[in-house]
Parts: sequence; structure tokens; C-alpha cells
Amino acid sequence: MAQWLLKTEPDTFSWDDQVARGGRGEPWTGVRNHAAKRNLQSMKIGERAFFYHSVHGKEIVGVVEVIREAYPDPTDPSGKFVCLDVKAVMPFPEPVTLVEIKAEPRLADMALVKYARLSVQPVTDEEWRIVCGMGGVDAASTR
DNA sequence: GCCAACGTTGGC
DNA sequence: GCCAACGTTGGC
Repeated sequence: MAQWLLKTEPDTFSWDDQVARGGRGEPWTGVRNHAAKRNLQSMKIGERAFFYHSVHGKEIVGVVEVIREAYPDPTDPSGKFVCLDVKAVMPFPEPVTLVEIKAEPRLADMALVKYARLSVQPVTDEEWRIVCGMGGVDAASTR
């Protein structure tokens, strides 16, 4: 089971918006980058992803679950890119900020640090555990 | 097929 | 608001 990180600008689509969608979930559209597209296509139903607020907040605010695997992005006129659906699983009691992640030596290799602009990123098992711990949740409870 | 110019993203 | 990083475009 792989883990992921999805970036969104909260002005456009925030954690609260995601929670408001409930179990119906929400299509994760707008990815226009091939590295991110490959990651989207690797994501399987039931896998978890961190929900990251870029620009405003710059923090991981919760965990979402993939409920529909990659399909053509309806917002892409070229038809080349894909999206998938996610639903909210749980919020982080303590959002984990980019500053905190950068200050944690064990997270120095996180894609969020090394490839700041990649909007869909893989997260390793160890990174998942560390970030969950910093966010105040037991990593096992996110499964 | 190379690479300079340009546009976009996102941290600061 | 600036600008570095990086992806994309288009001329050659």
C-alpha cells in the first residue's frame, strides 16, 4: 500500500470543502504535469494521501482516501491528463507545516522539500509515520 | 533534437 | 510582489 501527498490551494479547494463533500468525495482535477500524472495513475483505491494546503497555510491538514482510480480529467480540453476521486478520512489535530517538515532531518528527502512544485507526490512508509506523529495521529489509525 | 525564451508554480 | 525552479514551446 503506497502513500501520497496531494497539493491544493485552499482558496480554490480546501480541506473544509473536501470534508463538506463527505463520502461522495471530490474529483481531483487540474493536474497538468506529466510526473504528477504518472503518480495519479499509480494510485489505487483505498490508498491514503496527505492533503496539503499550498500558498496559504503551507501545511498538511488531513488525510484522504482514493475512492476512484485515474480517469480522463473532464477539465482538460486536450484529453491527455487524468484525475481521480478522493474523500476525507480524518483531519490532523495539529496541522504539520512546511517549516516543521523542513526542520525535521528525517524528512529532508521528502518530495515536498526536494521537488517543491510537484503537485502529486509519493510518500514513503517512514515519512508517513513521522508526519502522522507530528500531526498528532497514530499512523495505524489512518489505514 | 537541441536549446533559448517564455510561462507557471509556489516559497519567501 | 519577487524570483528561483522547472516544465513547455517553438525556431533552427
